[in-house]
Amino acid sequence: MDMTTTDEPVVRFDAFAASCPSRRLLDTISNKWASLTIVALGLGGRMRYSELSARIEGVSQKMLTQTLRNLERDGLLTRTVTPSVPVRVDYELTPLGMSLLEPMHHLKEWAEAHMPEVDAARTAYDDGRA
Amino acid sequence: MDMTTTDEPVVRFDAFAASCPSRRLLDTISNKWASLTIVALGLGGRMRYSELSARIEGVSQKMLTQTLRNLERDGLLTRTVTPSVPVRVDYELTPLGMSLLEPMHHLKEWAEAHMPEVDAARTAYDDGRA
DNA sequence: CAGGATCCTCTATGATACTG
DNA sequence: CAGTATCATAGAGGATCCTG
Repeated sequence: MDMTTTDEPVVRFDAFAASCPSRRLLDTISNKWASLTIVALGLGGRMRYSELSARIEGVSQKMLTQTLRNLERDGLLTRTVTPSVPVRVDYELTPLGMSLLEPMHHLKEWAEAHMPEVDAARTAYDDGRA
Repeated sequence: MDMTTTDEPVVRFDAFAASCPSRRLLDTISNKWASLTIVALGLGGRMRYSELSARIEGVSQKMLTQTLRNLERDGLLTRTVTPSVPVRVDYELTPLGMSLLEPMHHLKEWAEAHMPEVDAARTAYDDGRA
């Protein structure tokens, strides 16, 4: 058997390395707007721009649009324009985007589930130096 | 049975809500420095400041210190000072921090594993409007 | 070694106004 | 409806110098 003929990727990515492309990718998916958008689409399926805007409270037009464009460019979601009047635009996760849903959802749920513990830790920490 | 006497938390957290505390928490844990720090400590166990600095390439003193302080305040890691000369400081994940390790690790691995697909998607996207 | 304190520079993000 | 374009600003984050 020739061990050199496997179709394993030759290049290894490592986000710990500053110049590794995966570092930048980790950075772009590691922010609240991206994660909330992914989770919203993961739970809601195909959604309109206005639906996303309503679901993700407090997101500005600019940030939502920018986030959607970035995720679309990275192949995580599709953008479908229906040329009606007024125009209708739908967003939906791609299989690639779906593969990111679970980790993202866990992150969001972690924040929600452990909020009390974190709050207690903060109080204890702040008390220690008050 | 009295349904009102369960010790279920009364308050529900929802990061989709702009004013929910979990939204801010999600934001603080959703950034590359926090995630890389958590994963580094998760894989490396107890680590010194200088070890973390070396492991997380490209992080500045300021960002590393700031990240460590925030994570310590949130109860995700402990900071242990050994008053030797020179001083030695070790960081280690708490059980709470450990509970965040898996989601974080998944996120980092996702970025590393899907980098080629994302790259292909970007090229396709950019070609479409070149 | 492990930071604290400063200064300075971008970038991220919000607010506002306009459009097909 | 679903944006684009512009302006303005807080804050992220780097560089540098200093210290117990």
